[in-house]
Amino acid sequence: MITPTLYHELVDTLSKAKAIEDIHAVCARFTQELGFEFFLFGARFPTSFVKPTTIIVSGYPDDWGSWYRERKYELSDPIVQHCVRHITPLSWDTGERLADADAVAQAFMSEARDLGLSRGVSFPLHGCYGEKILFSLASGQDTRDTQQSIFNAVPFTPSLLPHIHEAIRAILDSPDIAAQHIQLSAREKECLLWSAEGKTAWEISQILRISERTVVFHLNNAAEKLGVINRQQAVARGISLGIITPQPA
Amino acid sequence: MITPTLYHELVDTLSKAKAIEDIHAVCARFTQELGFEFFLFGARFPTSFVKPTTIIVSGYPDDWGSWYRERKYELSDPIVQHCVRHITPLSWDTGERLADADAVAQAFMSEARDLGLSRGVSFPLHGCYGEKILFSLASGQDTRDTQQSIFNAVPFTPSLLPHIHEAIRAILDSPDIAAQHIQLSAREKECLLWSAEGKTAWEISQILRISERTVVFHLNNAAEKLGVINRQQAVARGISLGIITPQPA
DNA sequence: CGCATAACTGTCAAATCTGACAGGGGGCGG
DNA sequence: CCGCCCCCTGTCAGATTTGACAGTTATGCG
Repeated sequence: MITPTLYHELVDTLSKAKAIEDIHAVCARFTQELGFEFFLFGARFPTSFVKPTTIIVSGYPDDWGSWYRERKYELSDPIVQHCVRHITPLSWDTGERLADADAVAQAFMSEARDLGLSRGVSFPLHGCYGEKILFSLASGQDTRDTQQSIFNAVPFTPSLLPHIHEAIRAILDSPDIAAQHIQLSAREKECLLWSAEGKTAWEISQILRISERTVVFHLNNAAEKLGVINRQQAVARGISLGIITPQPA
Repeated sequence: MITPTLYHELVDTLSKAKAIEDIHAVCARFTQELGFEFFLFGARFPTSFVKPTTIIVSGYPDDWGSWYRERKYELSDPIVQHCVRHITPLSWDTGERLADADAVAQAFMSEARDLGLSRGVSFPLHGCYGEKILFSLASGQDTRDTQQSIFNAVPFTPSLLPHIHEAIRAILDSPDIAAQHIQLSAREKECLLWSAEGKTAWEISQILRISERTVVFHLNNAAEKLGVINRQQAVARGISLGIITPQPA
């Protein structure tokens, strides 16, 4: 079982982790304490909308990774679909029919069963800057014990996820760490913000009481700093990186 | 103390909540079980970057709300600042100097102390569509008991937040519930996605092997459905609403 | 089959953005 | 004082977007 003391111990270990292996070890320990056999941690950074960066720390069966990649299941995996769109955990059973699952998703589940995954629970987490994080705990057996494990794991697991994610970010010089080095000036942010609101350069110039030319200038500088080539992309990147955040009213 | 059983009971109550008062009651119960005096739940929906929607469920001292609004502390509150930018909990003490806090933040903390908030812990949560959620637990006394309460609350609280948020969304016909009714066609999404990548209409036409005119057509339709007036805003709205999500590679 | 809808295509003019030219004023640290 | 950065401004040409005109083709549904 997990106690608050053990929890804080794990968090502490995570904060000192120097390599992915250390994180793997903490996850494995946590998984075992809760009575599961397998775990899987996945994070996706929106470096680009078309080509995001994905990081996996796997405690799933060995065959799993190659099977998953081979079949391109990242496109149809119903668990990933849920975790990208929701904030609540999903408890699953590869033997049962999933609600609103299509044929591919159904095939996915039954193949997962063949690989040794029977029952589990998956937790989504969303980073401030659009990072999508997924942590799954699973077992091969579908016994009353497994159900009890899920019951016990649900109230505990979400609190560990942010720390795993932070630990990984600290180790890999991850995309949005690099992004945080991007510093836009106050004016640049302001112009970008209003641009995201659909204002034209001329309108922004009226709002900020500067010339239209200056607005264009700031937006160009912002785009250059963000490494993008036009306003749409600047807005997209700005939002993804958390540079544009909803302002307190 | 909180047990898995009580936790699931609270989640169940939340899922059936019909009014904000029901949610308030669950939060109050949770707060009390953990040995705190006060709680505060806040959520901000990025309906617009300039004018987001904010929802507060307060179990803080009565004076707190008017004091906070009067002083416009939503702009400088260091706890909010932390929760908007991080995913890990923040344990705070209004008597101690906060790390990297400016003068306004410092004043804020000492005034909070005068209102009866001494020590507490705040949990951030980020929704899939850029919602920013904050849940604080606090006490007026700064005793060893309070520290123990924080110690015990940290591993449990994050798992409750998504359910509070979902319950609130279910009650208020909240902004992004409405947003989910916005259905873009596959082509519209595709065009919007590439537009967010900085591609021009002509470039997208080459990628999708359709005419430039058609790309313009789809982007116009998307803009209309999203209720926006140009491409920048369409991209911004699309990302905020989760319509544009990083695609699996 | 008629009807609705999505996807698709075309042209034209006006508005807007982008990129490259060129420059002034103020603050801050070496 | 000089260099650096931020903020500000101007003009001009060419690329791109926006808005309004007018249509075809394919698909699913009653």
